[in-house]
Amino acid sequence: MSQQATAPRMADVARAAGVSTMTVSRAFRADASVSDKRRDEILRIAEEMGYIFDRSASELRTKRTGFVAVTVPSINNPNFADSVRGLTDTLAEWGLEVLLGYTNYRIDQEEQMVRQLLRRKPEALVVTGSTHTGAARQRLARAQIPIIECWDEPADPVGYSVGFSNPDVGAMMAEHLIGKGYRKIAFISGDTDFDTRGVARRKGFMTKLADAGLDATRLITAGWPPVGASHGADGARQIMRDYPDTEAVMCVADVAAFGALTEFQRVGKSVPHDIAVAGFGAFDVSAFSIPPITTIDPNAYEIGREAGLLIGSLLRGDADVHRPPHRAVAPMLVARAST
Amino acid sequence: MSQQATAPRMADVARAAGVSTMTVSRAFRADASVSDKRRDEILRIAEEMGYIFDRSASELRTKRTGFVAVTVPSINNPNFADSVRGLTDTLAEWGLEVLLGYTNYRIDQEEQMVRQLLRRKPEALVVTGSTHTGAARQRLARAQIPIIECWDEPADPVGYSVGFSNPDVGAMMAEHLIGKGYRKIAFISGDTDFDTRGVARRKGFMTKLADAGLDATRLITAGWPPVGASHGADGARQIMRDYPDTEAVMCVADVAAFGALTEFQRVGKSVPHDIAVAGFGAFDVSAFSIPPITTIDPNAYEIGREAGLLIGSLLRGDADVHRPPHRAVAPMLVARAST
DNA sequence: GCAAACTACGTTAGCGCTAACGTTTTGACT
DNA sequence: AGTCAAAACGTTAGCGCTAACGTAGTTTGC
Repeated sequence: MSQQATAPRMADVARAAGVSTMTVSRAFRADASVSDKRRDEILRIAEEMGYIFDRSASELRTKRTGFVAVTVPSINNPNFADSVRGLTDTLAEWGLEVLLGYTNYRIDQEEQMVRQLLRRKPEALVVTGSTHTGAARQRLARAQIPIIECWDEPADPVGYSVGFSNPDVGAMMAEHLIGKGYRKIAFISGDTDFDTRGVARRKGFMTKLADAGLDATRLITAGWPPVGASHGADGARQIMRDYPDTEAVMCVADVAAFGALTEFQRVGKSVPHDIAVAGFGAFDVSAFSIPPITTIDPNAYEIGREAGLLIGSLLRGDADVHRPPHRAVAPMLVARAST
Repeated sequence: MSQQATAPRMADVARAAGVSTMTVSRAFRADASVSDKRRDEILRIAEEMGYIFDRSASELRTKRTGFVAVTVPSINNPNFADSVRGLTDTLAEWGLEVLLGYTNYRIDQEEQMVRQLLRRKPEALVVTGSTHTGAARQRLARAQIPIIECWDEPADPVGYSVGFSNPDVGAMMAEHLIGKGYRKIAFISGDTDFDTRGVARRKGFMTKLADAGLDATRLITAGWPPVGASHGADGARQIMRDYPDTEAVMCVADVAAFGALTEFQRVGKSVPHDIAVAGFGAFDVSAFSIPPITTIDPNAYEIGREAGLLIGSLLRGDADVHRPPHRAVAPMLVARAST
């Protein structure tokens, strides 16, 4: 009963059960060539002995790790958390596990993370966004596994992709605000280009303003990603100081929109009467604020789920999944009282 | 240049570099017995060939996976996300990677997740909470690796623990509200016992009310975990219907507190004049709402960091780390205008 | 000037599992 | 009873790496 002794291995279980190691191995997998009676017996004995199946050894032999590697900019962002959830839930149906890494919105950290993750021999790799360092791109292209870029519609895809066009999403919101009659419109985002998808949304937004003949210079930047409510509040103060006649503002994310909303209210401005506020991400807070905030729901869980389904099909070898390489997940504009 | 050929292994790199496999192996690790010149040369050639170090093989041989397994109830909860971040950041200093699993607040799912994670031979296992199924407890106790229960102060610890007493936290907030002069006080939480830490906070809160001779029956439950703003709004409606003279309410989490706050405001009640609202978690939203919400900051990142430091010391074999088995991370009450 | 210590490599064996293939047992049907 | 799949099990070899040990060449100390 000494638990300090070396942990039991498959051969020990085999001996205890009076069968060969191979039979134990089969009992632990979905192999039909072991009788139900034997399997139950073996699993019972293994459990009793405290045997833990060793995936390291299994991996080396089978060349299958059961891992799908994923990089996200931040684990604290509820959108990415939802995508990871969608991916994890879906891949579980194929017995695949998610190996998660985060990059802090830095492509140089992504490069390191990709290297680190590839060493674990994942069966597929999901990255967020389509902007990578040269070395990272090369590693992705060389890896002999399915690569999926999500949360974007890559101009120059490495492999497959799942998501939507961020510029289109920016344009969608610009169109909404213009349609509501607003003419002097601003955009609040972070003051770095680290959040490449946020930058793309801003670009699409501003292009649409310019196309409509409106002032497309009201660009407010506030702080480093991950963007938070304080960024939005700071941005709101900048707007009131530098562009006091602004009628509407879109924020790069809902948390910032909430921060901007409360800052406007704090100084006595009425939203949307004095200024309209819109966000992105469909976070919980935007649905319950007063007024509720107009936002865009990116269907984050769906992105993860689509990526998971794609990976499942690819690993199963379905022939018809290769085209098209891009899976569109449509974002939805959720119009609320803040605009 | 055929990339379709089998991926290069260490022996291929060795041949190309004109050295033995062992030297390549050493070059890829922090082994001093390789000259800098050779190491650079080998790494350069390996990079050129597109060689990817195979950790599966390394794991099997060295019996070290470099993994620390972690279970959290939900990845979408910013508190747990912060803890995971603290853990990941800290463990990176020891070259350890986090293998994450989530349990949806269900101890039966935790049991499965623990089994799944242990098969990956992690070097330590961090679980959230101290309530486990019998089978899970047995697996944890048998695993020959450091076990750390966090986000709690276990009555019957499996191994080490890092965190704080949830009942104490509930009591802390009750004391604050009583001190502010409120007498008719309610608590909003989920209507299941899945969130065992939330249940513990509620218990500590109610006990403190009873000890002060106050009505400790105003228990509002609303929906399944993970708790969201809608739960808080629903809870607020229940309070106004069933206990209309309530003067203060604590919510199991800040998002619920925010939902309650906005629901009270929506029907014209002033917070804190008509009713005070408090939460837990120090989420971004509670600092920026109007009024800002009184909450308790659990120092989530710090919990992860402490757990990481503990694991580092344990794996390094420091003798003095074994006692005490519990590391306290003190939560802080953040008094704001909502109370 | 020579042993001792150190540096920088190479050789051998094996971690725990399972693909591939071989062997025995079972049972269905003539 | 005899035939022959199919089911149920066993044997062999090896996945790619590295601990342990061995060895040649170089430096150090006195």
